[in-house]
Amino acid sequence: MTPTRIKLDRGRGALGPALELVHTGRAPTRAVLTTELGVTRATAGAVATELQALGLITVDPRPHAASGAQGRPSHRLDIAADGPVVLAAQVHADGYRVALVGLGGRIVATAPACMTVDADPARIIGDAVAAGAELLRTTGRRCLGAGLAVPSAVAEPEGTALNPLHVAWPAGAPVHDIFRDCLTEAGVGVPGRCGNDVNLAALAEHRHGAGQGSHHLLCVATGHRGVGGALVLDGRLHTGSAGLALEVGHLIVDPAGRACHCGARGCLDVETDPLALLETAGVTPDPARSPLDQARALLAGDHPEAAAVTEAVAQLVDRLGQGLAAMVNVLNPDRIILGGLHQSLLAAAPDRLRSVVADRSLWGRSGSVPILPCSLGHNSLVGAAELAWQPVLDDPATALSAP
Amino acid sequence: MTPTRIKLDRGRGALGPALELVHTGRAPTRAVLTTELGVTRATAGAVATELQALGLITVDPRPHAASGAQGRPSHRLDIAADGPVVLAAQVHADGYRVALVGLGGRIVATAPACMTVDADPARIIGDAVAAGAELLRTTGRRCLGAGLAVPSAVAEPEGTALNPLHVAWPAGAPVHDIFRDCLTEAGVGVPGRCGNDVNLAALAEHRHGAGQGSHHLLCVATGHRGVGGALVLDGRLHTGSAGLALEVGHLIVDPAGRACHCGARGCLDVETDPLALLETAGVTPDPARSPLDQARALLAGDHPEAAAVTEAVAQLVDRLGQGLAAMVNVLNPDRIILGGLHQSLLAAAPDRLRSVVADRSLWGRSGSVPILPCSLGHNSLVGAAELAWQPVLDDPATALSAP
DNA sequence: TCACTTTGTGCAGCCGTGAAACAAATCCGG
DNA sequence: CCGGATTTGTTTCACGGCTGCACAAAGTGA
Repeated sequence: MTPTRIKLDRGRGALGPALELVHTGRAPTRAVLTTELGVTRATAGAVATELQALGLITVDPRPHAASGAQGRPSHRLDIAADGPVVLAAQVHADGYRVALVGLGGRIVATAPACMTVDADPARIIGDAVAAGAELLRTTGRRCLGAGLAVPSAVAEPEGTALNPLHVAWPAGAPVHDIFRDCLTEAGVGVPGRCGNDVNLAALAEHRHGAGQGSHHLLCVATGHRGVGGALVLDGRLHTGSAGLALEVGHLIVDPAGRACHCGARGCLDVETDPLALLETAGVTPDPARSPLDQARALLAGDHPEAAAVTEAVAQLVDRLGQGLAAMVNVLNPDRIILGGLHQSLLAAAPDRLRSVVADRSLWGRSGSVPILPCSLGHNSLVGAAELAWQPVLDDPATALSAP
Repeated sequence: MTPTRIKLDRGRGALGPALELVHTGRAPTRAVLTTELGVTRATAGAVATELQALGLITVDPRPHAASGAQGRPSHRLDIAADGPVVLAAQVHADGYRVALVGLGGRIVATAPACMTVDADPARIIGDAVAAGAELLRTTGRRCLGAGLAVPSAVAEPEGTALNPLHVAWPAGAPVHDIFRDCLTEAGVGVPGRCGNDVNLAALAEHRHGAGQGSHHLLCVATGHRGVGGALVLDGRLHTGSAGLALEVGHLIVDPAGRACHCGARGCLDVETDPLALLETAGVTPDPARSPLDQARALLAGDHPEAAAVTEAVAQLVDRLGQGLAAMVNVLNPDRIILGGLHQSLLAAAPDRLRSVVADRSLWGRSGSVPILPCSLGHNSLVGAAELAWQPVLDDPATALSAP
């Protein structure tokens, strides 16, 4: 009995970083893989061969376009079109959304978005997972993991959803356990992980969107109600010691502002959300429509009193700028990405917002941080997929051999 | 010509982590080194031998006290008493302070603290370095690096001191270059690095003081004027993308508060510094004495109107708690350490401070973060030494062979 | 067509670690 | 006092992951 094990020893340690480079689109060829990883061509070649053997990427021997450079053209590395996927789900106030997502953040298949409001987290998560399992059956793709985005802070390491303002859930819902149980029940035998939607959106934007290349990315977004923040440090989500970091909704941005349920006055949360825009512009909210939609309609010019809207926008932008400046002073990010209504406010008055942030932050230099809008559709969903991909990116060989 | 190189190959990769464990006092014996590093006894033994060969540690073959446990007693690992040192300097409003610091944060030699105020950063840093060079001459110790703590944010990567409020320097002083030039001039042929004093104090507390074991350590301190903050993430100082993070002095903690030079009202900076305490207690500051000393005298009971002092303390504690709560919501630390006047305020009204932070932070859980006083003397100085030790901790072999 | 440049691959070898066997030092129970 | 039991330190061997080098391959440009 010979102890002959197959010797695929070349480039196992660099496998994870290499896959991450391909995943984030920073390694189109073996040549750049060599320089980006800081290894020799031999190792990079072995890594590419290994990733190919695992079915994660394909190598296209045709020249990588006409690069115009001298020398032998490099082969293109592509994400395998029929490679494995992960199950990504997002739960929000109006229902849920499910998709299968491949490497590179590519949405491979989507179930029709479901619109319901359910006070029972187990039921809505169960429905979402069932829809995802159905997608897996019809497409026949191999599934390596599952991720869930919820509109609430998720406490680590217990995985309970704290203060889910935007859904009718009880506080402290054990979403992580529920998600895992639903996966088991639906016959999807993969581990599941949960995260806050804004956190996951930031992660997605960092890897595939407007945050690419940033080392200290701050992301702030308003959804239907409430403000969420996220910080991506050197490619990793910073969730604090217990998953509760970047709860920026209660920074005080207007000493004389509205009363907030937290007890203070003028919190970012109540000063820069859709309802605040409607109120300030003198519009009575229509309870039948989502405040975010109504606010966006206002910004799109759908209002007789344009002057009132302009003034309201100016006020919200000032408040938002004040809050962003506080975060800039504390976190010193190199880029800020805004989502939800904040993204619309940025579009409506970009110069004003940037100058407020610059004036209010301590050092001119850190105040000149670029402020950009989100660039991905469904970024929370893609972020949930990132959560599921993470174990594979950390150690592709074992993640693919395990099940 | 035989290519016989000496084969001291065992345990080179784990050398840095091992030294860090010894440095922070977490590896008293080879046995715990084995478990802490997660390597085999063979590797741990080789690492210890290598560190000994480098002259950084000594092995005491006598039993490590009477541990009471069964089995063969482990040998003690000690930091070499005559090992190399680094030059640490601290510049503050009243002058400078210099010391030679060994591994483990042990101050090996100190020059008498110098009390001068000089508007020229080159002169005072030059004096400090010269005093340090003299210490090196008299003690004859080998010097591996130099660190400087300044009372101002230090922009990375240029190394300029921004807004040095507490010394009479011009803004934008290139402290890093000045420090390097002074070292060269004084004949100390080692690289020098600069950092903010509160940042470095936090680093020192994390490695040798009240912050040991923390993964998300927040440190806030008031010196003579102004508030500084620092964050130590997983043992590494988080200075943001440009070295300007944790500039927490201008968080708004009292909407109706004092006007601040930054343009806003009620900034943490002006609401919780020594002058604020004196003013609130109705004491006219004596320009001949430092405000911090006067404030501390007040807290020590040196005042006829005790009730006024108690009330002033309560007010400052409330403001401080508000500011800390904002930081807790943004950063979610697992421990908070207070220095300077804030440390004294904590001592004067610990329960009140803790309850304000808990009430004001969003989730009760993150609000229950422990708040502790600094536990090291001269923590900025020791922190400056940590800065100088860092290259050695990262790669002991090359750091010691280079010069 | 012949340099020249850049990319991919095969081969030897080294460096750092783990596994296992062995030796050493102490406690414990007789 | 002596022989396990237990834990620690050392020695030896093997092996995985990488580098360095030589060479082949595939383009560009005079």
